[in-house]
Amino acid sequence: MTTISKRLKEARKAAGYSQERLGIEAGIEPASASARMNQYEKGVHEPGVSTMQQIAAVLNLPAAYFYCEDDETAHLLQHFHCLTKADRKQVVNLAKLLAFCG
Amino acid sequence: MTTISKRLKEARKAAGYSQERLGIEAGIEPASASARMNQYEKGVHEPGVSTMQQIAAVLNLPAAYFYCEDDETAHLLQHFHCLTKADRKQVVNLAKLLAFCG
DNA sequence: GCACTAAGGGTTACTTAGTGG
DNA sequence: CCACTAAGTAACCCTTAGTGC
Repeated sequence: MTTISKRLKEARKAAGYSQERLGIEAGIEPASASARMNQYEKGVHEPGVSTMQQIAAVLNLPAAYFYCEDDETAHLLQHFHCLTKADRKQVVNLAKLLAFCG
Repeated sequence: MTTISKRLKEARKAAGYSQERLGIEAGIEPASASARMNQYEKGVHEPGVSTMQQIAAVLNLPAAYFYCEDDETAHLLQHFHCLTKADRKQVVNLAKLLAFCG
């Protein structure tokens, strides 16, 4: 439904978590973790940024990943997140080199 | 204060908008555009994702840019947003090549 | 154990009205 | 015109309680 729903579902399943379990690992009150995570994943409610950051940390992804509307940008962030400092610079430099509007 | 505050202030000033003007261009009710945009930029309130997307569109940035915690990732998205399809693939491929955890 | 939902209370954002540079 | 704020209302999220697979 929403961008967040889509990314959350993909990333959660890839990591092998249930909705409830992911919520608990992210520090959500166990009693409401299942409901909240389901609401996020179904697009009923939108998590605040700090909640999104906690979820992202558990899944080893940058929080910005969940706000990427197109898949290509999402994948870029996913990979970029794992790189060493030196490798990151290489990627940024290439993007800078190719860019013409910033 | 917050990540959103920081990115918003930077991007708005770079584009030469006032807080109110940016809000109006983004489709916020003119009567409350000044207060809302100021609250976002001072970290008093956090905009919803759809508002953030509208602001991002005016500033020619991806919405995910405003959720990047580190500057390097933010800059990457800023440049990446302007690239052609072919150039984007080059950048993604480099990131994939260097990645070892995804 | 898993995904999912309705409903109400509590928290937050949005609006209004206004200050001062 | 600009940045910014307090206070009240409106809107939303979070919690509870529960269903069904």
